[in-house]
Amino acid sequence: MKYGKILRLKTIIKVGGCFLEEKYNVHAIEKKWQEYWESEGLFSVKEDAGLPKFYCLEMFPYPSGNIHIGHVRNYVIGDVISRYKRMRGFNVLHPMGWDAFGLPAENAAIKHGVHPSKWTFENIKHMKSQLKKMGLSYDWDREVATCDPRYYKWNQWMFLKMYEMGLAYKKSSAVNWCPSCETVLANEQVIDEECWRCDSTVEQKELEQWFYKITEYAEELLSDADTLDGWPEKVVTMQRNWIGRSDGVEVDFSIAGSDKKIRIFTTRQDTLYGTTFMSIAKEHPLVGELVSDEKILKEIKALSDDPEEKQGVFTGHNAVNPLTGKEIPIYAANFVLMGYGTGAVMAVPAHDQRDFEFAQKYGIPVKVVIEPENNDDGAEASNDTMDCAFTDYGVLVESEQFSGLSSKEARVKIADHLEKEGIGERAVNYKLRDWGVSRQRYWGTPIPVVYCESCGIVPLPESELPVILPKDAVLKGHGTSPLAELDSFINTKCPSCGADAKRETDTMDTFVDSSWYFLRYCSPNADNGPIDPGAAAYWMPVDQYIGGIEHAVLHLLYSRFFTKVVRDIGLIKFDEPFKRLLTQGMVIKDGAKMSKSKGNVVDPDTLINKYGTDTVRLFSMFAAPPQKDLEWSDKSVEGSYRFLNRIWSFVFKNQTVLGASDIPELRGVEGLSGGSLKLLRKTHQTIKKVTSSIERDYHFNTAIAALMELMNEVSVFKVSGSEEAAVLHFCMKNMMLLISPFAPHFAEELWRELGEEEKLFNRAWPEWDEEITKEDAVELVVQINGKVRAKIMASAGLDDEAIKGIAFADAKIQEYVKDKTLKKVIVVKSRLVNIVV
RNA sequence: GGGCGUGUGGCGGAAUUGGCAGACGCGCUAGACUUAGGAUCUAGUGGAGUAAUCUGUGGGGGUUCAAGUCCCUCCACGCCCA
Repeated sequence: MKYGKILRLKTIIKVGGCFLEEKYNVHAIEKKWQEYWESEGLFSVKEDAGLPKFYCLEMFPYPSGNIHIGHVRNYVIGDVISRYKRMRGFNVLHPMGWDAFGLPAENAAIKHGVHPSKWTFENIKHMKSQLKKMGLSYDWDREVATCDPRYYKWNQWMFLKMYEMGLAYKKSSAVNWCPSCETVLANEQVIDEECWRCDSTVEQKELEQWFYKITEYAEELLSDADTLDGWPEKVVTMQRNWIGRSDGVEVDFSIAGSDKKIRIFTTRQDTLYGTTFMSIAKEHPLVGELVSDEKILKEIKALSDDPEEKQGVFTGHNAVNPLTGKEIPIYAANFVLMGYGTGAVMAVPAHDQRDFEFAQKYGIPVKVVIEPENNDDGAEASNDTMDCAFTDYGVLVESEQFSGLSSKEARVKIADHLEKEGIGERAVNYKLRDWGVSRQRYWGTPIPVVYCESCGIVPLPESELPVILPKDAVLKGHGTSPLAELDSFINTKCPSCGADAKRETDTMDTFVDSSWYFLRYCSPNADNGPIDPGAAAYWMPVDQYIGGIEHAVLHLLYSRFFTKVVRDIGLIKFDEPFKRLLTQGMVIKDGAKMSKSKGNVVDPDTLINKYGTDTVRLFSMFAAPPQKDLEWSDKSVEGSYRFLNRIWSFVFKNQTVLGASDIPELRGVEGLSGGSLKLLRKTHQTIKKVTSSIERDYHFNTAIAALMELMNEVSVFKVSGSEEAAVLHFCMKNMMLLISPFAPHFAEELWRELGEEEKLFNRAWPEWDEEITKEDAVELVVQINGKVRAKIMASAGLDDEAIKGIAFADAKIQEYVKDKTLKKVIVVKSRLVNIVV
């Protein structure tokens, strides 16, 4: 598509005080309306108790430097929804900001010697200009950047509150450590156990870390997941699985020849009688207490970290099964995690695959205590015949008084028994771990505590916030955290006793920043606290949140957690931040995810320069419904461009008719000619179709298809008098209103050409007249034995008998039914007759 | 291995509750206008067949007057969790 080749005399005709050019001059139009919207401040909103509110939010971007096509799709979806909701009379909050802390800025600093702050703010500036070129209706007055001290001050403030509440604590834990970069990596920066930056194998290292106690909210996060009915079921399921509640029992096993006990957690208490050994984590405190043999200790220490390869060492001690009194060996095993449950498990090789493999390897007996429910042949599985564990529920055998019970019943009865005998108790465990928020990095929120020799860990008083991230840190990409080498930052006074003290040099995980930014948008300049409760009460919760599914657990779970914490601090009263969630699909090119290495990247700037943003917006919404992956096609983009051009040239050609000042008012349908009635009907049908497509889960693709259908009808419409002019004018005005969320500049421009003085922006969404949408003739499908044999035009609203009469009167149908016995006739009202012979 | 999801023309995708499969767009074919066409307009376009007609929504089976849609089963691909 090269329009440089189009050599035509540019025609300009003066109509009603406006100049309409023959050519759809995209860039001039888009620039003009963007400047107009901005100068009028049309996207700035205030709380207004008299209006229903709608908070539409897209996940804010990391300012990497350039908007990519995935962003485009995300933001256009949000913008279409926002513009639509405005037209529906809502007071729409539609903000944008920057997830501005993070490692890439530090990498840029190391590589190019530019300060992370400079790099970040330059990227923001550029990306903001890209977003503005897209005509997105953001209230830029509410823009936030998380690396701004006015923002991250409140990260620190919340840290202090959470510390007070016992929700922030410090403990030693294993972290991902890249030996080459000499730095800690976040879980998400470890890809297949390798460092994302240098591909070195990541090691585990024990470090003191700050944690947020998300597990305190595990049960609420789980039970409130049931209330998220505006979320995709898939995401809710992923969160439930991530939280991973399991109900079971904790049981004490005593240790033979000792008064010590081992407490285990199991969800399969129905298999207790099949326990033939015990596995404990190698870090379990009992390892040190029980084992004195240096050789065994050494072997235990040498156990592989890779849980795929089952390894274990016999501790030399036996435990006693509390139900049978039998002794079983205790192993230290590499696949038992200290962090989950009690760090010790009863091992039932017959009914757990890991235990089975372990037992095979070390020659431990297998005892079957559960059999499949329909085990008719009575074949008894045993160590010899089993080649894998039977892990399903079944019927208990060899389990004393519990034999014969189903697993389900036995889980209850055995739990009761354990509690009655005082051997154990019911317990709940979660897979969810506390959130490690410490990062040994520079470009993040400083953690507001100091370490004092006499007072220990001292949280800073609120008055000392924010702890500003010093500008002069040296970034070299290895060694300790940059802040840890900066004496001017580290050395301070203890706020409690005034003595010399040292600052915490870790910064916060950037997921902390994004866990509450949606609250900040409600009152971006609040300086008494992170949010203004009144503003939050008005705007929150977010009515529609839009983003990628890759955040299904991390960001979306953290945000739910933070919302509950902020509620418990007392600033807000609701429990959940996001009422509805839309997870948009990926943008695909040539069947694969876009990536630089594949060379299939589509650059939004290039596209916008070529076709304008309205075409790009329209295509992104037309190519697929938002929830599904979108296959990018340069050819199809041209199709969208062509569509806009068709409308444009139609309006141009008919401007004397459409822009005339004496167009009569359209009054009812009475006396309209056939063609006029047809177009009027199609217009009402289109309003209905576009509206219901948007309302039905944002199916923008079918909404746009309906507009194309309408345009197809318009292009064959002939104007011969004032009646047609009135209908056409009505039709085109509605076309502009309906297309305006998708192609706002285009719609606004042509709106003026239809003789409208006032801007289209914020105009009421059109309504349809149900009566006019109804066709007066319908195509009746006649089937014989389910096969279509005739199609007959019939008037609408006939009763079943009349329809049958029409069907049987058809010559072709008579041909089919003669000499046959009629078995049945089914009539679907005004649509179809099926004759069974 | 477990869980969830998706399979419809050459391609992207339509098809409220089971009721004409393929809307709309891309591409393709032919024609018109043209010095030209990678612009625009018109017509056609699931497959087979001159046609009547037959056939067709990943494969197989089932329920039903009627199945892309419901049930069973198998296959392929995708995502998440091990």
